[in-house]
Amino acid sequence: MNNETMEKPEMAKTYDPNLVEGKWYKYWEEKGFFHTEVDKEKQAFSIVMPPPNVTGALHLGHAMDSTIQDILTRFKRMQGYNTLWLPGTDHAGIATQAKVEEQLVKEGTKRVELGREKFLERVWDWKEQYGGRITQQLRRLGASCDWERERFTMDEGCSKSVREAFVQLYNKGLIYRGNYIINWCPKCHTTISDIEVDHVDSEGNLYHLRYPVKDSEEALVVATTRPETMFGDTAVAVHPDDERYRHLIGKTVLLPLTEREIPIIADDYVDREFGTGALKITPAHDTNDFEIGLRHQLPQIVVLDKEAKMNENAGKYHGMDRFEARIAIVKELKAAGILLKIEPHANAVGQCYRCSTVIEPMVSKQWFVKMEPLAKPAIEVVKDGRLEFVPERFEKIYLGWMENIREWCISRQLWWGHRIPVWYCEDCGLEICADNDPLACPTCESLQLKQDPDVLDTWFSSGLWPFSTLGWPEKTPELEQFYPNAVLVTGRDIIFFWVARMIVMGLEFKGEVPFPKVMIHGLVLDAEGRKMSKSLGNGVDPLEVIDQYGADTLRFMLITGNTAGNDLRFHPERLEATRNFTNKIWNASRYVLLNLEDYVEGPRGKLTLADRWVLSRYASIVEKGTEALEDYDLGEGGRLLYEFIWNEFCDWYIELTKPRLYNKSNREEVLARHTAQSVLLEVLEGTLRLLHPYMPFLTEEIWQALPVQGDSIMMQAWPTLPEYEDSVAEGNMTLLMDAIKAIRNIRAEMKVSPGQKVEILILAPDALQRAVLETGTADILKLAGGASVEIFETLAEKPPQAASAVLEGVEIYLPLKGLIDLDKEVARVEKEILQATLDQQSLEAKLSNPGFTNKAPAQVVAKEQERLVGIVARTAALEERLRELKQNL
RNA sequence: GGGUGAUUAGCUCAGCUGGUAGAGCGCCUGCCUUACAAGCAGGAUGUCGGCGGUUCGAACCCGUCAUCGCCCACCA
Repeated sequence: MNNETMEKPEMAKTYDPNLVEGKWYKYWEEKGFFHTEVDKEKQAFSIVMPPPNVTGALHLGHAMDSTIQDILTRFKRMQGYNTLWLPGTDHAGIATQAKVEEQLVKEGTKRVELGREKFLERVWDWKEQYGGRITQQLRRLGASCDWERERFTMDEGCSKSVREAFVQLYNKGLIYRGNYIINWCPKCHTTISDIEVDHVDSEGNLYHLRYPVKDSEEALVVATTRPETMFGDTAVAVHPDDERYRHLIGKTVLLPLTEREIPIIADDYVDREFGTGALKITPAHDTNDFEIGLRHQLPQIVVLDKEAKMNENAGKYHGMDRFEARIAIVKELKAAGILLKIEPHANAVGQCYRCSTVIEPMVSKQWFVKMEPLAKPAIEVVKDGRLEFVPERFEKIYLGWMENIREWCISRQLWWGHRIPVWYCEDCGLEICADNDPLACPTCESLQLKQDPDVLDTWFSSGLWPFSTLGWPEKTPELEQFYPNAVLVTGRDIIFFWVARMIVMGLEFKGEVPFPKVMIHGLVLDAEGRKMSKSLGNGVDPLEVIDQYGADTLRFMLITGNTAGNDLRFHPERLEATRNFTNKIWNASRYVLLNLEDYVEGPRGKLTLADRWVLSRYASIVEKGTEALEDYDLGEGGRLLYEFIWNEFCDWYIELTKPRLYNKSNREEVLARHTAQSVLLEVLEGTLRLLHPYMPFLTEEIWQALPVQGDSIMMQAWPTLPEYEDSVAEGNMTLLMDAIKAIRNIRAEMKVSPGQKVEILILAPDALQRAVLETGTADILKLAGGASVEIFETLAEKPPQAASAVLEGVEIYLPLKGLIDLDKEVARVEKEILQATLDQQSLEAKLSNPGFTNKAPAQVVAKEQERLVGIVARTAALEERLRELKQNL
């Protein structure tokens, strides 16, 4: 799509993203711009996308995450790196299985009725049908990922990686199976890992129960929040040094309701201050009790089933839900005089992260990863700087978790996921873990092998993502070039779930960090600062935002709204402000294009002050804008461009080109016009390139209309620093702008109507300043509404009936005979004198302080002295002016 | 209980190594000036959460307290 073939309709006055975004995305994708082949000649820059759940729909969190990655990717691509942004989706075990199960229920059937195989077919069908939704949505956002390399955590390659990883860890003894206490979700019917449990503060009760000591009149009173678990009690523990109970240690109590006899044991764990100082021990249903039980070899009695209903060990409560059972048991204990007291008690109850069901700690045979040895190197790489977090503070969070790492329970009682590659021989009981499905038992040659029914935690496969997607365990060229990835970008909520595991796995299997940088961003919250959630109904659909404002606006708003790592509150008003910015760019470009119709390339004439100034400013934006992106400071980069484009390029430079562009009567003027065109084009084109990573669609649309060569702005080189830095031009331009602003200010305050032209007298004793103002006369006329501008070195007699402004070294007079309200002018000057005097006083105080002059850097002192000179002169001029005014009153 | 982030204009937020407090929205005044009224020009508005400290100098560094938020934590 070049300029010849593209129709050039009249550019509309307002930018309409809906007309352009789809067109360009399709063009980019069809042209293969997102795709990368391995190229050893080029330096690589790779990012793997945090795979969203296949079940998911794009939310603002994804939008922010993807925008950041897209900005970095587009930036590096333009810089000439061999850039890969690899997309994909996650099979999301529980979520996806639940989704399909819901569907089955609607059809009047159930998972178990279908059977494992049929059910999995259904899930795959579902995945094929709906799994592409989120990747389509990412396209709307402008994500420039390499769709040809899109992966899925359960595709063939990833599954192979998972299997390989499992076998290797198994063979090293880092994966093992055992009976431990795990978190059971009675609704999802699976275990979940410790970090998948949310602790929610809740108001419960502390029940004081009297356990009679056997063969004694005494009783031990225990305090518990969960009386229903008493059927699983296998001891009562007291602190070994507790004088109250020391004599009872070694005796037994008779457990109420069952009359089972259980020992009184001593354990340091018991807090004498808490409750009664006596703790009932239920090893099968409490994490701490489990540990204590192991220390004292206590039996474990499971009293709840998979539904969290009381089981056969709970006597007559068998079959009752745990919470109902609690009420019933409390009632019975109360009646029996065993319940002595109920105290309100706040504690944190564990809930399933997915369904918010209260978790049941339960002893169960599960698969675990032994984390401690794996965590060690993962701690080292962060400590020695081989892996850095941006912002840095997240290192502490990561390290805190890694240093207190616990075993990772990886088996899930689901069907959708990577099946655990372990078989059990039904004849000799051998456990076989293998790369390839075993056909016979290697020991007894039995053919009766049964595979472990469980699947792996979804995060196990996610942990391999930085290299499983590149072909591991095969030694592919992709793996060679794109591992380690350049950077990982993700939300702060999955540092433990995902980032930590990738670091561990990367080091274990590749011997190298998966990425040297981890960029962590915050969450997108609603306007009140709450998490967006389905239950609150406060979610905002990014696609609706895109429909209404365009993807560029959404992207820009998301990355300029806050600082790195912090959460972002979503305020629709900010979308409008950003949309206005896109429109501003659109119209500035319209202006340039309208004035470029007859443009032909050719050497420029003499640059004006404004030209030199805008080029110098542009150079500074190239430098700072590049630096901001290199530093991952995207918000800063965006803000810089906003300010440059709006406040400098549009407000000043474009205005200053108008006289030149609208005049072309003689040869000199034609050249001046050409020069302005050329500068406008260069600055606009370069700025568009700088802006492209942030606003890919808008910049492409405009760029394609410019008289430039190339297929797409996204494939253009990133601007290199031009040699336009010109501090003289910047200083001079500042003087000119200050003069214009001062005149505008007087006009506004004196209520001179905008259409009315005024005479302007300028007193500028300094030759350099005078020269600047003289060359800028036309600009002053144009931008300050002057009828005439006269510039004097000296002014014997100052205009009597005039409003004035005093700059440093320059005085400006507007003789507004008849228009001017002298009282008002006096007031105005007095106000300025007051401000100037205050400034002067504070500066004088500062400069007469020997502490300051002796200790502050000479540069700072000199600067302040210079300022003082300026202010003193200005104050004097203002006072002089005031005297004159008063004479005329 | 331990971390950690926030506290700056009416609102939402910038303010990078300490050196004259900024933007957007909103508000006030005036403008349909041939890129843009989603705009232009001008204006008002801040004991930078409190208190101490370091420093010639603090929104910024240190301490402490307060409020809000988040994360972590085996006191039943």
